Amino acid sequence: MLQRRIDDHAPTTREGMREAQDIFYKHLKRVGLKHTDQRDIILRTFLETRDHLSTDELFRLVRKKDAKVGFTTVYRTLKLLAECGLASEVAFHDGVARYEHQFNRRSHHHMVCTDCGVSVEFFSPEVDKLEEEIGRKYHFDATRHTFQIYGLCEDCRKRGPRKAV
Amino acid sequence: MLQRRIDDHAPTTREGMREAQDIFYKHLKRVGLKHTDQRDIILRTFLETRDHLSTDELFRLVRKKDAKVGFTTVYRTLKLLAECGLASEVAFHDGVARYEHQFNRRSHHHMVCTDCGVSVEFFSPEVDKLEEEIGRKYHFDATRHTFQIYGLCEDCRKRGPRKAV
DNA sequence: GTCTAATTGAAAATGAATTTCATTTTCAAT
DNA sequence: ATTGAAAATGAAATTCATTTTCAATTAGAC
Repeated sequence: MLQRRIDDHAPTTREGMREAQDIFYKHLKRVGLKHTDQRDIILRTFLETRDHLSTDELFRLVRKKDAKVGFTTVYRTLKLLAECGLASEVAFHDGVARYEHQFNRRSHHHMVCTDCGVSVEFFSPEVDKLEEEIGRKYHFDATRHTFQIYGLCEDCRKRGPRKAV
Repeated sequence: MLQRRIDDHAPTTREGMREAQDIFYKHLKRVGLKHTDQRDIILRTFLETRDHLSTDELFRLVRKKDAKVGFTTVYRTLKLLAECGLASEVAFHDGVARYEHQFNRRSHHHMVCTDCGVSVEFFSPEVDKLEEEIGRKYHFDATRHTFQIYGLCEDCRKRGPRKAV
């Protein structure tokens, strides 16, 4: 599924890659886990793409590089990456969990086409401010939020409905 | 799971109930479906509660009134209610789809405690405005959005973590 | 190099959501 | 009231993403 991105997100540079690996390895050490080739390949593959990947999609990409890496390991590594802040889950409500990398990214949200699934990112500091304000108001220790807008993208609107309603 | 609500939402009155039934029946007629006792019971049960119900939770409530109604029928009726705007899905990312009734409700959003699951509603016209603005900017025909804030509620913060992290 | 604890990945399990299908019910036309 | 076609029902089966299990393998501290 196409994931168009109009954003500030440059492809991960060699230095960025190293920096991210460093964060990951430090996290592993901290929680008493080990450094493995599989985790390495998975992290690099994940950082190389700009897309919003499901576990299965990342697994397929990883497998192109090393056919011996299993789905379960990708699944578990994705959780680890989320733990140390390098990845975060984005829920587009299409039935699968998706992750995007969060390394050197500024806060953003998504607008998703309900017909073709394309997603575009947008920036809205107001929304971030709201999280903080509302949290304070209701005495919640607010840690995160989700905000997605759903609708028909221009192409799908012109083409007419593709999915049965 | 407790669903505290601090909102403008009065319990559905007898007249409201009739009005909602009217909307539902008109919708059924429009799409060539039939009026049945089960659908009646399910709609009434749904309107009687203020909670954010999963299909299974609604099924249990319905079963108290009529033990012969099946889970599948509740599941399907909930979809019908969503189709005609009487219900809408709310995703709290706890693994189950929840519905809340949307009859005579004004736009609102939810703040969810990640520890105990309590949810409180809040109102934020700014968010609704954003949907419209962003949609225009990116030439999307925006139809809906989701906005949830996650964090620790006051009680859970005081009590300390309950769930393993 | 040894040893222990962590890792791996195939397979199985889980569980919510959805579909199937034989039976029953609705409702419009008689 | 009767009929018959189309829709509804609900128990059971299926689907499918996610998560767990477990025996074999591997990392890395000593």
